[in-house]
Amino acid sequence: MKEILKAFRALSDPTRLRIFLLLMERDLCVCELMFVLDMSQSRVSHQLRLLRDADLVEDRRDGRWIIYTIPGSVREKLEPLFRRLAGPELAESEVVVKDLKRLDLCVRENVRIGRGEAAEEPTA
Amino acid sequence: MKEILKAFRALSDPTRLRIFLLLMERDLCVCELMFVLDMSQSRVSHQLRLLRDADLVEDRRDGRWIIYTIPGSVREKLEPLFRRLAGPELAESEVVVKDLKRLDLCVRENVRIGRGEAAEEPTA
DNA sequence: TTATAATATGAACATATTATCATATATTCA
DNA sequence: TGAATATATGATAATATGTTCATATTATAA
Repeated sequence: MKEILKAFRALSDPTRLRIFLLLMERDLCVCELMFVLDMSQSRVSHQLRLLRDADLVEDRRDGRWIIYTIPGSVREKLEPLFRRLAGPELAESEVVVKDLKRLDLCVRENVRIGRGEAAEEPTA
Repeated sequence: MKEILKAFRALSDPTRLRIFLLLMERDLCVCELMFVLDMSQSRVSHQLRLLRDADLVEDRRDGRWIIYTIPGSVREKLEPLFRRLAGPELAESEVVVKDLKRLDLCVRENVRIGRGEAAEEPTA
């Protein structure tokens, strides 16, 4: 039961749920999450740690970045939940929609290569 | 998103998860939950309120008892989660197993009719 | 090897949550 | 009606949580 409680608790915070949903889309480093969520490094990092403590995400180093992933086992377990049960409601959520748009922007502008805030003012 | 956060948060507390799982088995009044969980009236009642605020349970009066139920819509949404995803882990959980056994006892001894603590010492 | 970028972490604070106690409400039964 | 039962609720204290700030760690690039 403890594992399930941990998972529920971890996903019961808006910041963490947003991070988790973003990671369901794509592996991301901290600075990409900072960009998408528009939050401080400390805040994102802290919440990532809590997600990791709940065994919902894993991290690996890639050069100077730390990439966060949702491991396969977790993804398999929770994907149906988010697709079928929570899917419709999440798809209607303004925050989620905004986040996904910003994630697109993040990918297009390659935030990870530039400086963390470089993409704040669209270049083109 | 708020609804989902509410649901996760509501189920992220051990007491509330236990109550919720018991209500998945059977509609129960507060005194039955007190008996099964061995918790104070105030505590059970308080957590039931939080579950109700999260729209996970409903209550109706039946004579002098207030019966708590998981409404059909919620049951349909969450049953697959608890059966398929969380099921195996929950079935292994000592607390859950104990609770279910005690629920059986509660039903057999008809706690709702007797006094709340009557069944503390097995009659037979 | 020094500067810089990316990330982690510890301390401090404000806020939220949980459990408990005492008390209030509502229903039944005598 | 009054006593007893079942439940709800408000106040309070203890604990947990989320955020921020400052600082530490690790890796890259000059």
